[in-house]
Amino acid sequence: MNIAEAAKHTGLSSKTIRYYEKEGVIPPAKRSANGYRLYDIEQLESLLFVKRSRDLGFSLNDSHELLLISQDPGRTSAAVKQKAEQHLLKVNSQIEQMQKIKGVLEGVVGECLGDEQSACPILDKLSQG
Amino acid sequence: MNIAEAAKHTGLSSKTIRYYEKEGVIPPAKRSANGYRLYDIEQLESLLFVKRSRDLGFSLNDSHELLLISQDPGRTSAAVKQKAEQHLLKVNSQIEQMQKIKGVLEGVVGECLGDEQSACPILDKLSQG
DNA sequence: GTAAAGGTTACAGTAGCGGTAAGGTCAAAT
DNA sequence: ATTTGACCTTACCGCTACTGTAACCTTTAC
Repeated sequence: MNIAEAAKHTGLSSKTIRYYEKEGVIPPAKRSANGYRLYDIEQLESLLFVKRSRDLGFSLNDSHELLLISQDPGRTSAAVKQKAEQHLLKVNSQIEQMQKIKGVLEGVVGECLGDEQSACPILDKLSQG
Repeated sequence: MNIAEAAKHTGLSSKTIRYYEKEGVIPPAKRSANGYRLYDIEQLESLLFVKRSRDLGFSLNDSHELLLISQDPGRTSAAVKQKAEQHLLKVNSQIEQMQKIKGVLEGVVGECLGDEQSACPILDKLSQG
């Protein structure tokens, strides 16, 4: 199958698939006589693996490493778990950070009248900390 | 005061301050005879304003616009509130997204033994959706 | 024959800086 | 007086994970 069909099956864009190949995340696709990239089920599954990993917020580099690990018969689940836990820590700290921001924003938005006057608690917050 | 001192007072780096100036977020600083940038209280407050805005997750562009609005005597709090609410929506959807990811990660990490075996629910999730 | 819809490469742009290079300046120590 | 170290300057590359665009080739349908 050509790249567009692979894109449909994976939910990635053709450009993204080419990018992954260029970056070495997936091995270079075979080419047909006219130079078009060709994909089979195996390649599709690698692409899907990477997409699911990206959808879980793993970096492209981590996704690549996870793909390699998944293809290594001598792998250990410890190696995978470590990466996942590390990522989870990052996710948790990001959520905390965003929730702090959310709290502040809700506070000032709630106080702001949003009318034609110039007085504004939001700007006050930004001006005075 | 020189840029390093302005950096200390604002918590920004010198590079970041130069970058803000180059991007037009803040007006060009005055220069002393030797070409060094000079900052006074007024500039410091603009820098602090932008920093607080960035710390609340506003984009640099939004931060710039908010700074301009804050300096406009004819502003309305409605204009500010609209931007803040829009940003809050984005923050909320990001939190939701991260929490979904967190849930999935916690699930698979909890199931993963993390031992020397190759069996791994995390990789299963990535391989099979 | 031609036009649409695919494919190819390569380069630029995005956001928000940090790192580094190559050089000028200033204050203090020698 | 000089040297050292800590400043300052500009300019450019790198980072992440793509998307957009240009210029061009191939296949397919009419």
